[in-house]
Amino acid sequence: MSTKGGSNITKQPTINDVAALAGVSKKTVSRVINRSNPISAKTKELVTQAIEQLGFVPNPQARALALRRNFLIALLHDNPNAQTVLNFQQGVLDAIKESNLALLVRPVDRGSDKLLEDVRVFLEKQRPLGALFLPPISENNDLAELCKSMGVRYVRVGSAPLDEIGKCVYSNDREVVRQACARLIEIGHRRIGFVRGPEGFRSAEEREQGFRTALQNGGVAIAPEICVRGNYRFESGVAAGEHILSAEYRPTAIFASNDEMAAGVLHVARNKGLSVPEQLSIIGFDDSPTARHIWPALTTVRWPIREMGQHAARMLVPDFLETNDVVTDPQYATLSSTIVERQSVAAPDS
Amino acid sequence: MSTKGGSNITKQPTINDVAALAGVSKKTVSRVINRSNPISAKTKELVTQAIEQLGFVPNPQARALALRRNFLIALLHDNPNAQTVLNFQQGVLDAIKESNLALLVRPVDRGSDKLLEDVRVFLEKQRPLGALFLPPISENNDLAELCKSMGVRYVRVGSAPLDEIGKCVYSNDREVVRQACARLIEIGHRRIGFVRGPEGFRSAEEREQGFRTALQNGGVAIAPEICVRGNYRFESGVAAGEHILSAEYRPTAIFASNDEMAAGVLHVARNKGLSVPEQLSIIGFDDSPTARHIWPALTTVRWPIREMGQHAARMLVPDFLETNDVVTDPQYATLSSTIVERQSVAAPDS
DNA sequence: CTCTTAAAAGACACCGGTGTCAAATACAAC
DNA sequence: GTTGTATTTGACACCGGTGTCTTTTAAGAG
Repeated sequence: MSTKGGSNITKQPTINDVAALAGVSKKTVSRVINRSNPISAKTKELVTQAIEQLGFVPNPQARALALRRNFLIALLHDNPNAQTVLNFQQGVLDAIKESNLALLVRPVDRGSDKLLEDVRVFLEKQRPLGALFLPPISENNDLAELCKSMGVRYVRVGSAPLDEIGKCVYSNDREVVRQACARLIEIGHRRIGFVRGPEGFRSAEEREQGFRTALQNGGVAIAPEICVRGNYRFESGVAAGEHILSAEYRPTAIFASNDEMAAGVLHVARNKGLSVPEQLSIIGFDDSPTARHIWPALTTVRWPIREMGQHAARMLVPDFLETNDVVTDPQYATLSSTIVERQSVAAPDS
Repeated sequence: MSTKGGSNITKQPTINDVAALAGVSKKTVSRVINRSNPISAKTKELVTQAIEQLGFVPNPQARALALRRNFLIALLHDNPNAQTVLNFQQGVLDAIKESNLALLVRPVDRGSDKLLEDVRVFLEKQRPLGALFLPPISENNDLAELCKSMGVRYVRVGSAPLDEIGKCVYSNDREVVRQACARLIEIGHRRIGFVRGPEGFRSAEEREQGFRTALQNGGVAIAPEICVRGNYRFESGVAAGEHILSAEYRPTAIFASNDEMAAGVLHVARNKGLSVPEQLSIIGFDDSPTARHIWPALTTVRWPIREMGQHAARMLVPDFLETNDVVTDPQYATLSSTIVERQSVAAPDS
């Protein structure tokens, strides 16, 4: 109501204003803010009051300049799954909530031949304190080398330890997929189809290994004609479903490497009049919203992506976050995925 | 291979290095970078070469400090739909790609009673050039007032013109929902259920108005017992479906105010053995990935959210983006949603 | 060739913080 | 009250850019 008319740009108070009000030097104010040097109780009180009174907030740009370091964390991603990205963002923000840090988001195009150049320009322009890479670009070692050479710390998120260089947070995709498929065998499935993720994704490789291990351990043959490659998208799941479900010996269960493709397989099953899970069991991966929304609700693997975001942030900038962790600057962290049982899996018809 | 051992932090060249190499003053370099003053062709060439040679990139923090303004755009959101947020982000990034701007992301909690305070602290700390608000927090006038009083420009995204103050990008929810429901009537539906969004969301209100208008115009009675309120989440769609589909006179069609709730209704229909679309038509809103993934694929309304992101960014910082638009700093922009016809709608059984 | 005037380039302070090092103060011991 | 030492505080330069104003150089007129 009072702000009609001109653009009331209230100039923020600076450290000088605080110093003047408190009757001390600006350096003293700086010391109070940063708790860097011992300050007498009396002075501290004085300064604190002045800060309070003026509503002073340090200018992050000035700090960044003086310290030759800023307070931005960059999140670089080219992830097909929006929910994953957003959940990860949320995790990072959980971790940095109480700090001065802020999150810069940068989607990139993994297909572009200028990917490396794009990222370089971005990092040079923004000079973030650190960078976080989500799969699949996290698997790109050139990007890691780039960060290293530019002195930008980074943490990569993956489906297995990316052990070349630098820090990494990863999930145990292989093991959890092995468990999920072992469970299928346990309840009686003997012919199991597989929809793989695209070439060049470590996660696709890991999940396939989990599948293979389970079948081998369980003494179940791997039938190449019902193992198909997809690209993590719904349509490729449909294509895979068409292929697998028109095989001569139809499988009684299919593991799809992500939920979107599993939904595609389910569509095909439905169109072919197959009932799920009675005639066909389906397992997905991600626990995306889709998994709950389709019918029957999809048994899938929950990926602790938000927790991974928290972890990644803490690993990236432990010195800026007041964590209680006793963890001493680890290079790796594994977080365990879990199987979410819903209604798309049952014992095969005998 | 060469970077084994120490942390090779290559110090970035500064404007002084460029000036020294080119044999001019730093101010001249500054002029070349900013194309601000006339520069002789010779000098310009000299400086440009030096910049090239050193790979100089201006330090954004220093610029921010000197100009008393930084180059960050903040995106504030508390949107239940991850895909929406991410698509919008993508749109914003489309718009600012060629600029020096970067995107800061800040999820907030609309339920928190400290919302206003949280946003204030965030804005004071980061001092972004401008802020973008996604629904539902975009509908909060206090936040708009806050920005105004702090001199932070902002653009709000909504489902209808938010005409109180400031700039706004909005979609025509009411009209497109009216069209979708009119279509239901046109093909013969005379008893139509409605699942509303939660209280306090403008979008919920707009969509309801569209629904009501269509039914009134079509001479179809609005039956309160099959009009239910949900909260935009799947579970509330399930609850709404349970309620509506156990009504004495079952509707032949249901409009749900978003796809998640539509998916919930579909679940219930399926559990009750109703076939969709033969016995029940369902329309959703958002065109989220879920709409394609469920079976039958959902007829829904595509919301041009990425385009809205582009637009919002251009409206927020027209002076930083080289757009070809002849648009002279508009206060509003409407983008049209469109109906996506899939398989969840059919004429009612006679 | 000189004078006038416009264009180009530079000097210097400043943005708002922090690091370094010196000065001032407090406290303990004599 | 001195003196010596540890603790606080302040003065000043600096981070890497930009704004303002002055000086220098170039261009045009006579």
